[in-house]
Amino acid sequence: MKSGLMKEKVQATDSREFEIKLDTQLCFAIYGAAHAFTRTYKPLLEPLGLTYPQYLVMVTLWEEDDLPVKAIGDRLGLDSGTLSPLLKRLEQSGLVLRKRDREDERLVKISLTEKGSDLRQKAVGVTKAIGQTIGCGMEEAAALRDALITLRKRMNETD
Amino acid sequence: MKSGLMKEKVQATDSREFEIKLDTQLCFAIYGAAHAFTRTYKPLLEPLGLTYPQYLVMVTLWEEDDLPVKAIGDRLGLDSGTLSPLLKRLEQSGLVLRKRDREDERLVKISLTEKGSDLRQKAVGVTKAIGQTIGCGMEEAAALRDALITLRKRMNETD
DNA sequence: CGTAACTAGATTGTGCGCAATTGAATTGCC
DNA sequence: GGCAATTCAATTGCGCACAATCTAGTTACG
Repeated sequence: MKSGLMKEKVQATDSREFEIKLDTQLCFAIYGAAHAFTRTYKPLLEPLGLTYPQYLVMVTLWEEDDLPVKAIGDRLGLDSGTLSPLLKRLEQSGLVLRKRDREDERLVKISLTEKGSDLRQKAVGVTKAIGQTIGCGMEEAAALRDALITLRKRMNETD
Repeated sequence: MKSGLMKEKVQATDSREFEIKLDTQLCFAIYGAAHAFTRTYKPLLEPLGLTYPQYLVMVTLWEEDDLPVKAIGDRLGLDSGTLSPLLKRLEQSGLVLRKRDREDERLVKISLTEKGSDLRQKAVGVTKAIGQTIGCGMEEAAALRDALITLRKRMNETD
């Protein structure tokens, strides 16, 4: 089963040589796919004035508005060092508001402006275009999504 | 088949609502998995003095030495704006040499130093550790790799 | 109370990632 | 040979991504 796929010049390594190559290939594949996604989204998001990570933040806020920075970070796996400047740029663009919470002054609540909410309609078109681009069946996409989520969980557990 | 999974508050959108959510989830998943990979590799690569992208470049050179910048960029999907400073850091670390090709003075050939070649042995341990971390069967990993490669190709064709 | 431990967010510094520009070298075409 | 188009690399500018550090606000405990 794993025979017939060995490289020509395997020298002095054990039978795990193939597995090692596979791991590397998997990490190449994920790395490449992530950037390909970013590149594919980029021209589509440009008309909206959003970068890809900014788009992810907006999607999060469209799902649930008025979230503290921390909550956004937890959902996207980003820390304040990334989000603070990003959110300031979104505020600059007039898409969100940043307000300290009266209840707990440590929190900065991020809420959508009307402009930010309205952008959602335009974004639907973008996502449809992506659907065309990845152009695979739902089952395939769902399976891939689940595999990636599982992989990520496994890696996060291990730290 | 796609019924029973619709969100509660679907308003005035067509039946593609679910697919749109799926696309977004897939892009979240890839985005997250890529960063999880980077985070997982980071502590393992630290003893080698490499970042994750630097590691990818080294893997490429271990596969084939003495490559021009362009060739490395093609394999990893990176351009000279990313690679030029990265390669200079690798040179600074004493892992690679950067030499103009005599044949074609436009090319800068990147070659491994002895230190760079030797590092491969230490890296084998790292990759084994990753194998433990992702900890899934070969078939599973291979299927995931292939799905990602297919996805990436589809996206690259569409630009 | 009052101080120690904790939490949220901002800031700083390093390193990608990519578009756009520049400059040098090579190739192609007459 | 001579000039234009092309190719390769480097540089610049902007935006993430994250570790480490800092400040301010909150909670816990004696």
